[in-house]
Amino acid sequence: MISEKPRVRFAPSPTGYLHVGGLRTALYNYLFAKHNNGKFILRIEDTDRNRFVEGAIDNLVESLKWCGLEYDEGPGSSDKFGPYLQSQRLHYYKTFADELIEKGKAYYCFCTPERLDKLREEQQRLKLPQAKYDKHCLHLSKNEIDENLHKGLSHVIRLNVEADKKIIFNDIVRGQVEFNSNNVDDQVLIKGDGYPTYHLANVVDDHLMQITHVIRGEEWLSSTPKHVLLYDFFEWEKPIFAHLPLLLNPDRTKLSKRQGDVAVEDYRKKGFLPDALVNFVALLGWNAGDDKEFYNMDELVEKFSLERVNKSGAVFDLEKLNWLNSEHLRQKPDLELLQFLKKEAQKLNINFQDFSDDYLLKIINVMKERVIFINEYFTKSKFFFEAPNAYEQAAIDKNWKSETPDELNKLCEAFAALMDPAKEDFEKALTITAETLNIGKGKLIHPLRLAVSGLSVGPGVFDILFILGKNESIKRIKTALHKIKKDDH
RNA sequence: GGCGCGUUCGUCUAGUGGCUUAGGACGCCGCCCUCUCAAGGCGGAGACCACGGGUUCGAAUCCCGUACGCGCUACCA
Repeated sequence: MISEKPRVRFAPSPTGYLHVGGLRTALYNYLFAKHNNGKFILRIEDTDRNRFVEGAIDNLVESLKWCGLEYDEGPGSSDKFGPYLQSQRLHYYKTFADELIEKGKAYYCFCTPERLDKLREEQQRLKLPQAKYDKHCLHLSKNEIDENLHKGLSHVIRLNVEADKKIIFNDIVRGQVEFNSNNVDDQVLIKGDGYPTYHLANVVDDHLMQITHVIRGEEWLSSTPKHVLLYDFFEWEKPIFAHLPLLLNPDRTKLSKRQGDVAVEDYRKKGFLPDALVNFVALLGWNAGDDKEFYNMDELVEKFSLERVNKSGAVFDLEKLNWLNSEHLRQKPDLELLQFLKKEAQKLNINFQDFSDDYLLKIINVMKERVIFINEYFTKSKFFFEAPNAYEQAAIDKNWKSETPDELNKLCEAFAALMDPAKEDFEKALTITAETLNIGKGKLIHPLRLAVSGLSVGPGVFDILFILGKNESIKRIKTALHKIKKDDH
């Protein structure tokens, strides 16, 4: 029987980066494991030597870690179930393939790629419903096989699939799925180079590593009959299967590089929080059955269940990711944002020495509700870090009247008289000035905003004034008075 | 072509036979708040539940068929 504590694995091939679809698969495995007090295992399926990518594993592990998915067993962990790289487990696959040959459930095949190509062509020409290997080498005599082996002929080992058998298995997401063995090819189990194919390796390792639940992408559903056959031939207990729906491009094709970013590191570079990415990806194919959409990892672990995974593919929609990012950003304590801000400044090569934590914290306080990404603290409120050197033309046209300079000068006088002003003091001074001049406050506020920030949008002006301080504010107003007069016309 | 899987607002989804004139979220539009922009509050447009047949007193929900989409069809995973 399946033990109470599940053991699940995320088994990517190391292609060089973590695909967001892979992240979703990894996440569901992780959530399922943690929800049930089980183990989350990372196994590297590196049995294709042609696809070897230097540093791919480190990159994969790094991306998983960034997302908060730490594995219990995997590369680098010394556990009795290791090693966790399939390229280091070759002896297992060979041993078990031999066992299958002895049982008559697999056989040597010496067919050349040329013959296989020709066979396939022929089958296509005849419009045969299913292109399959013709079991040519199954009928080799023991002597012929030994002779070929002695001669060192290149060979593979194939699965011996019996005709006219129903292959039925249960899938948590899809229910009962049924195949006819006539549609299952005599799959290569061990390749010419001695490496196993995915099909053999994944079954052997899942068994050896005592994997209880195979949670993987829907693209594997069609080859699951081969795996079921292998479990049966070995007389091993089958794991429980759960095939996840695919992640799609906006045009509903399988999510691909061509139509946008697919690597987790791309989203990291763009400034997304791991919390937001994880939250977003979790909701692509799963929900708890209620209206909740904002989750942190702990809540996901608590609520997740495979039974509530959807069947149909989900489009990866950036709009919602953006929204979640702003929500998660807003959720962060100010002190944490301060650290993010400093890190971002380093990345953008902005000199931060002149700005105290206290100053930055004030900026965070007023900008928090206005940013989706950390870097927007700089792109949207650059004026906190340097005086504006240009002023929005549309705002000049709209709010900078001929009487404005005189009015702003009066305002400067009022500001200059203030002693260590708080936000409210600036506001009071402005109100009084407006009353004295007998004009509406807006006549002062809009040009003022433009003068101190160069922009027509942003936090409240009095917040800006307070953060900038009296002297800097007055200096900027004077500069604007000078520049806008000159630049005008 | 064969086999398999899927199909509820533009997108993510709720819905497991009567509670549904199909609910929420993102996005979009409008109003309120307001010094601007956000945030927030309120409201709106937006889904003949792919289509066609059944079953049932009653179906988005069960069954069958069709269409469309996607996946697999390698000595790739």
